[in-house]
Amino acid sequence: MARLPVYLRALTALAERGIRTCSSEDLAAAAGVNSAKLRKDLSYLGSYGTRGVGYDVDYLRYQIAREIGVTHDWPVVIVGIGNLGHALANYSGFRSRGFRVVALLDADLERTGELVAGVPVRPFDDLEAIASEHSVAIGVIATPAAAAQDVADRMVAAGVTSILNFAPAVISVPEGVDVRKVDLSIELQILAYHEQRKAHEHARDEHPDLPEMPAVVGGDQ
Amino acid sequence: MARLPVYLRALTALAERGIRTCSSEDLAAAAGVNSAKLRKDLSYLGSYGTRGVGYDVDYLRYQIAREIGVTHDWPVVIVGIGNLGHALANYSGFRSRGFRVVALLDADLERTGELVAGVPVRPFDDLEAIASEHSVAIGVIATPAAAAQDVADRMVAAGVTSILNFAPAVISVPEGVDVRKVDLSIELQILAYHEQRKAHEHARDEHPDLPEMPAVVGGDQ
DNA sequence: TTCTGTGAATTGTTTCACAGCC
DNA sequence: GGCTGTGAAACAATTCACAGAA
Repeated sequence: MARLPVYLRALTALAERGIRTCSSEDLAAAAGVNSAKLRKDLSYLGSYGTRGVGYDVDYLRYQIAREIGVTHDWPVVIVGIGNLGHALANYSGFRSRGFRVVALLDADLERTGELVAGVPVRPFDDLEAIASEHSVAIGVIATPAAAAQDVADRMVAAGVTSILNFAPAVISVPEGVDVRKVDLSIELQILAYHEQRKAHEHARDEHPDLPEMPAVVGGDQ
Repeated sequence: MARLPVYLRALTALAERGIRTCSSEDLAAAAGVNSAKLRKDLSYLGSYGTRGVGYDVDYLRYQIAREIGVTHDWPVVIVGIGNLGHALANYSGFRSRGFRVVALLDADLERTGELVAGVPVRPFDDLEAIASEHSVAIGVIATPAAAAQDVADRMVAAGVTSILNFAPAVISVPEGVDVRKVDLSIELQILAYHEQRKAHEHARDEHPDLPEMPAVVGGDQ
């Protein structure tokens, strides 16, 4: 259920505005989904709402946090302290949302000791020691693509079982290890695709005498 | 089709390794999907493969780039030059994958003139001028959450019709404008969720006498 | 024989619409 | 009367499995 974190954030935002109770309609609007979907999603967690009234914001918040597993903090290591690693280390959302950066690692020994967001950069070779000391289960890869598979292998060997990969490379990991990939240029290319279709639409609006796009198989969608 | 950019990148990787032809199996492996799905996806673009042989890497690469709309570069503006904005401005993948950063904007006038990745930071108020000068259709929001909606409104007013939003906020835009959202802590929370389930599994493995999780409605998945 | 392209079957997700509880 | 929780219906995505081209 990839939408639970979205609901959790929306609930936190409502709570910060002092709202104690909300309807599925309210919460759905805040989370950017429709209310039927939201109710269906929440119903899988149990019956935490009250018919005719709605949901208690704090109660639901706790239940979702419990379901996701962020009622306590997860220790996280970040490998690769380039521009992106810097941004991640400084990202304040981690602390408040269930994560604690226990180490920043970089293969470049020149960087060792440098403080980023109050955390010292350490050599990549310290990975095993740090992972076992803090029982790190989650690792973030912010290295260049070429290093990603190697970093992933070392993480897995060190006991990491969930990896967030920002490197533009597909990494392969053993059964039982989860990987999520965030790829900036892929996100942009998806926008470009929609943008292009809008441009075509527009061209047809302005020149209605032009022929339709040829009806290639699956030309639509 | 959100997977086309993934295929494009996999094809580029194959091309760089000197591979001229590949089977759906090869490409699927490089892209991290299964081959039936890949063939189905590609069949929507047309018949670009050869039965018994496979796909010509360069030819398919061009066809996918054309479908996505990245045969020419898209001008892009980035708003919010904090840590993340820095990382984005320095991200070399943009240039090579169909995008050109034409401006970096920040509301903090202290930053005006600062060079980031060779591009000068300019005041946010220059948005309209820059957007119309370069016909910018795609904007990136890397500001704090509180500023995101305002930035989005100004972008839309300036003619931007696709927005990549890194701010942890749901922004609302008029019909016809596309928004994609990347939220770092949501990605991590999804991993935490899986991590938690693995921990439960594991606990049961070690204490097989413990009862199964109660069969709550939808307890699984 | 190899490997694509694709109907058919399956599986999953979203929406509808309303019974039931407050 | 208002709003949740949920079957049932509609829709979408994925996988299977194989006919047919090279």
